[in-house]
Amino acid sequence: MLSPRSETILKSIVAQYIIRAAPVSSGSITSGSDLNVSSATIRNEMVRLEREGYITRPHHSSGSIPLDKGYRIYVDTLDDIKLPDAEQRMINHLFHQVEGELDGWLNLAATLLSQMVQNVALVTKPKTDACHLKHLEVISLQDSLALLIIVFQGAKVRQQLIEFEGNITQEELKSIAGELNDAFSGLTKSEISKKTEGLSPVEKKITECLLKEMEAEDNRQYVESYLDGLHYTLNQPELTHNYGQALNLMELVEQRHLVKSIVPSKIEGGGVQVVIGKENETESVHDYSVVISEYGLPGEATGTISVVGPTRMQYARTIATVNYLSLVLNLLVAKLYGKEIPVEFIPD
Amino acid sequence: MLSPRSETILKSIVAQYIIRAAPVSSGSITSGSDLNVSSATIRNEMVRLEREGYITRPHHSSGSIPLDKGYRIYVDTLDDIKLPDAEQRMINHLFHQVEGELDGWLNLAATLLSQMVQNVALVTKPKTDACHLKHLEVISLQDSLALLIIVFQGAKVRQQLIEFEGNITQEELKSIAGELNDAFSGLTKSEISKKTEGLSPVEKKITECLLKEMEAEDNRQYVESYLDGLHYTLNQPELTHNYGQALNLMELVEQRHLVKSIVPSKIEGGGVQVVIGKENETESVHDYSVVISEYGLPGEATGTISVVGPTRMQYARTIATVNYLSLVLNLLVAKLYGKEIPVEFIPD
DNA sequence: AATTAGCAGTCTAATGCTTAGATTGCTAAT
DNA sequence: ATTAGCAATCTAAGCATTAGACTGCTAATT
Repeated sequence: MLSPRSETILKSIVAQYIIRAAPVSSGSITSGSDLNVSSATIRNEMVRLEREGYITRPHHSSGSIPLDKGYRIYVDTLDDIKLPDAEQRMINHLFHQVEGELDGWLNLAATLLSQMVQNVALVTKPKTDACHLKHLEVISLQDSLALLIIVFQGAKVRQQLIEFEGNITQEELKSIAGELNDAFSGLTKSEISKKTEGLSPVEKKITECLLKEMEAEDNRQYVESYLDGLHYTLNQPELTHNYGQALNLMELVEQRHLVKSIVPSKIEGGGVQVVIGKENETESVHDYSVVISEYGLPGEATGTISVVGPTRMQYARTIATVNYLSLVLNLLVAKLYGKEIPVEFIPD
Repeated sequence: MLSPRSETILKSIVAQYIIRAAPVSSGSITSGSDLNVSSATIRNEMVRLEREGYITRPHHSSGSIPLDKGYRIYVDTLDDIKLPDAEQRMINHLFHQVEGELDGWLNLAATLLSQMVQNVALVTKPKTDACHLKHLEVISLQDSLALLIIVFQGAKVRQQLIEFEGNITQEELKSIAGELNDAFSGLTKSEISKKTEGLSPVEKKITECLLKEMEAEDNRQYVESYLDGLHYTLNQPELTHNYGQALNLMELVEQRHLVKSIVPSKIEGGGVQVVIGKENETESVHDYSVVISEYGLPGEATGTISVVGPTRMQYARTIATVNYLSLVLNLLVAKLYGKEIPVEFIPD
């Protein structure tokens, strides 16, 4: 356990290091905090903080930099700050401008978040456990080639080409689609697959294609995501020398592994979580911290919105921004699913 | 004009520099080419090559590195190489595995290209001058909220939320959509906007939304594109010291300006083009070369497939790969538009 | 017992010097 | 026109030196 004074010193070290990106000396703590003690006293405390793994030193006689354990204390004792009203208004305004379309909203959320916190932002599309069919449509392209359009609950749209054995007219396709809609609308993949008896060959072909897409949709673990701000990884002072870090991150992104790597296996609903450095499950992000929140309709359709940045990041501001944007997305998702939102999910 | 021997020397310099990423000395040219001359002769020639702007030297007594003008000669006199059969087969195989969906194909093309040439790959979606409506559908989500789905010629699908004044049933929407389809199918934006007289308020609302989307689609200059391999920019030896270059590129990407920056304003149909360094119209890519080809149905729907890499890139291999993949995409696009393909666009 | 002043000790980062190695430029010979 | 040979040039690495920034420690102070 840390004494109150130790904690104040530690927090001061972290706060200063976050700003200056350089080792913090005992002297700059005396002047930079409201403790009325000399630098020598600070030094004595620093020895203990170092021994207990909260901070470290690049070399013998240099200032200290925080370790993950130090950041953890800092983050846990951070006062919740609210996003400034002006920024809230700006965000609301921008979301109003993007007309109704989930893709557009999530894209905007990622871009905005990334710009506001000057780090990589990642937003995953809301996902249901098992998707429900809302509507399907088959549109003839050529003689035997048609486009299958599938709409899932939550206004998600998929498309797929189908090649039939022989020629089929748009009329035939229309009536078939009508029947399939009547039969399958509102059902999940497993429910539909129980009702495939007695279908004509063409219906069968379409249904197969539909089931395949639904299967793909159900298995699509977070792969659909919106990313922005990758270039900020190259602008951080710590990377000037050691940019294997940035490379790691970049490769994760391109192999589409980023989401898997940063979303904690157990994400607690209702609130922003911070995962610091080596607390991350994946090794390649051990140099980064993740600020993440779930959004959407709990139990029905949830996505995540998160920021990935160096452990030395502006936690307070980042947490406030992620939090506010997750509340905004709550509203939008609820609209798509036609649900009311619990009051605590509404931005004030 | 260069003498044949000068040209041989220049080409040897470029070839060696591409491989070793280090200044090429006169000695390594004597041993690395089939010229039977001494290094002193090479040196005499190098003086001229330098004076005429084909090569330069990092400092007084060091080997030479090619300038854009030197790369240009090298590329122009390159023998066309064919992509090895094994790789062609691999590509064909992979494209067969991705079921009919344009997004999937273009994504695959970008990923594959980027991996094969170890550089950034960019594929833009085929685009028509003015899009033609193929089909529209309106699906009720809640009382007064509906999803408009628009299908354009070429199997492009768009979606948009519509909020009506009062409640509307799915039945009503269906019949309205039917009428609008009959009226508008096959038409362009400007043709539709001439036929908006006498529509009911709901039809009007839907049509407005449709026109807005078509306008957006027509104006969408290349913005929809598929990108992969960004991390390769960080792996190039020349960037270890000077990575402002990589940063430039990364920022272009994130501001969605990359396409605009690398696609030459005048792209010649039928063949791979190479744009070297400062030949690029945009300053931020003056350190890069672009290998680009158009694909699709000329005059109807064309996209581009390209590679962006350091001027020091493996041109021969890159050209062959871009070429082959553009031929593959020709086939796929033709299928979507229901057209026959001119023979010269078919991969052998 | 906790704090502090003061100073020696430690480490970095910058600077300058030296040297080995690579490569050219030049000259004179072929 | 080509080439051998060598001096001149430049880099990169290693080493020493120095200024500056902090700490660690000790002894004095509260």
